[in-house]
Amino acid sequence: MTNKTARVVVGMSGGVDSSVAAYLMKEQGYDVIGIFMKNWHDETVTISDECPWLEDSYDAMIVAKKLMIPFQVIDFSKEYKKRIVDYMFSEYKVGRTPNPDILCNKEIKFDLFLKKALEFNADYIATGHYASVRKKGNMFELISGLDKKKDQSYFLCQLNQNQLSKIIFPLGNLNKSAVREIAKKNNLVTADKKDSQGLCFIGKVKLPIFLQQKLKKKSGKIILVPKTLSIYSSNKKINDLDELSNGYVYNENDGEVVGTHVGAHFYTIGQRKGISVGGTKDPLYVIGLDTKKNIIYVGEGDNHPGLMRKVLSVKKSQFHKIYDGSDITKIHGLKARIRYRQALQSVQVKRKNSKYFFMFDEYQKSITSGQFVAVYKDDVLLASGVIS
RNA sequence: GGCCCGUUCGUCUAUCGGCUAGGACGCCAGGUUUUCAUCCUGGUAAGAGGGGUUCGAUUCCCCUACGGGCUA
Repeated sequence: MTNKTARVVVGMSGGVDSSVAAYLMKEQGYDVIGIFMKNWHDETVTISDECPWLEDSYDAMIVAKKLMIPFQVIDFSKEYKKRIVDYMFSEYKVGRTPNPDILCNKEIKFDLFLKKALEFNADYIATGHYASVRKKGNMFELISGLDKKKDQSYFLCQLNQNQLSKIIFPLGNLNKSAVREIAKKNNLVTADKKDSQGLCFIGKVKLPIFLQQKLKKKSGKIILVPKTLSIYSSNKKINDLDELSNGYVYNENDGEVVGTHVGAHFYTIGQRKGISVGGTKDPLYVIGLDTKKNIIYVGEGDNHPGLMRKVLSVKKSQFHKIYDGSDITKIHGLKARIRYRQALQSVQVKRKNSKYFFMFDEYQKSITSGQFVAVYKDDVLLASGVIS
């Protein structure tokens, strides 16, 4: 397809997806280099006894060898700590729930890694993400993966034009099963490897335990808020976008103390596990956090009004357009998701003062500040932002 | 002081003498998931203590201990 052989650096994680991505690049005639990114190896913070990255890097190397492509391990852990881990702790500390993997794509995989690739005289970089880049005029669109069960465009929602112009996603039009088959057919050692999950660098350690390395435990009240609380039924705010998007603010008198927790900053909105209060008819879910007073507010049942909202806001400074197309507030038929793999939800976007407001048709469960909202028009991811 | 009611898994509770004691919530473990969560499946665990009656008692009777109520 190209006159002279273009060079592609493939980010190989040691999983099936990136192995097949490398294979496909090679098949398509690119000059391929494989690189394994080492993002974390600080044993003082990872309690894990094993080093999963080592095994993964071996697998990546074996695949590279099989494909007869040059391979290298590059250590980004110093920058990773600075740009991702520190951000995580600071967000949790103030009661927000960060999404480190979106940041990792923006800051590490498609920034540092991309720059590194360019040093190798690469024309492109490729990864095993289930998404596509489509050129439209002189713009690049980010398209969701064909395999809707695996679509990872959400994690790429903070990428920009510059980055997209250099990216190839070889798996964008493949189903997971096809990817596994390609791996098997070509005897890649990773063919039957279990999909990775959980935050990449923590390994098997549970997040609360990881957070306890830096955030202290301190016990506080758990307050159960009844469904009948008056602020849920007051309708004077129905036209005030600011109020609607802020959610409910609770105080200690809004319910009764039903237990104690070990630190409000370890919890997130919508969380059920770890509250340790039993005896209720329905499960309790976290509906509010107050890290200043160290209180968590919970509600009974997954239809509790404190869990449901139709409006959220994103600060203008935290709103990211993937490309400067038409005004997003004028586009009809937009959809959005507020978590990975959530079914797309119909939404309207409005801009007012210095905020973007997302008004959903349906109630959204557990809107959580610090998480990202991603807006789509059909298959195209148009923009994203941090939920306030 | 007299009379009445209650005491079951960690919690809230079900069970008109046949019980391998049921459910919900919690907790634990798996599964789904490149965030945090959610979700799904499974597991854990109990009739206050003692004595009767009975082929058999959580269920019936008595006593003790601890709660709640009416009344000197």
